[in-house]
Amino acid sequence: PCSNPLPLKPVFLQTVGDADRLITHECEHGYASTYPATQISLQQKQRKLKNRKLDNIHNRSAHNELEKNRRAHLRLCLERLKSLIPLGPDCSRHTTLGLLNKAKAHIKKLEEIDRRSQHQLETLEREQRHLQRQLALLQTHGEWERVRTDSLGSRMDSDRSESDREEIEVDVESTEFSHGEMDSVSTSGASDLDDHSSRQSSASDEGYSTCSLKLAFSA
DNA sequence: CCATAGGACCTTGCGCAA
DNA sequence: TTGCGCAAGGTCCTATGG
Repeated sequence: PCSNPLPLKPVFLQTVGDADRLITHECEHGYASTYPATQISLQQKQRKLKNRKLDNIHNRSAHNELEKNRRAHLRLCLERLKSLIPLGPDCSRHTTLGLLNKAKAHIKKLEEIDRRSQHQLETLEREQRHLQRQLALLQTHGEWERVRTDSLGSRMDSDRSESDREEIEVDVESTEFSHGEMDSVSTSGASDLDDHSSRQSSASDEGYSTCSLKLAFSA
């Protein structure tokens, strides 16, 4: 993005070969011969410097290797992520950013499905409790037989084997999502970059809103 | 075919936590 | 002090438009 005119990449020790050349060059100067008294300390300093440079080179290559591993791990994680989310028909080439956006949209979609399922479960449990209360009430008042006769009519004789197991059909659509919940689904899509995936996601949720359940209980 | 844009990859310095 | 992760800057590669 921003191009810096200055060479920010250090010209010092660009490669291991450069470092070697630099080190051997530094060891070739002849200052020590003119100052015998300081020769030992100078040699020690040079050795220290050389060791430090070698150490630096070693650390750098080790650090490069670690960084390479880190990037490989990052790639692996992205591949795993790619296998976990639906990518649609154009799955040949994906950028990291696009993949992350798709993952975000997919997570939101799953959260929405989970939320709806929880709500649906609560509604059905409420309905079940209500019906069980009604049943108990009818049984205690001795009206069970009369009501059953009224509701089943002549059909009772044909499927007598199922008479002790009633199936009540509950229209979920009429009881669910009546408070503008469907609107929130459509707005929970992905970013502007991958909005087509969000459209695809909301379309696949159709089965949840139109299903009707059969609530079974024993009489 | 070439210029360019955009994404991936590499190297390296820096900051932070243990 | 040291190890580690992150980010910046540079390079390489590929797709795309003129």
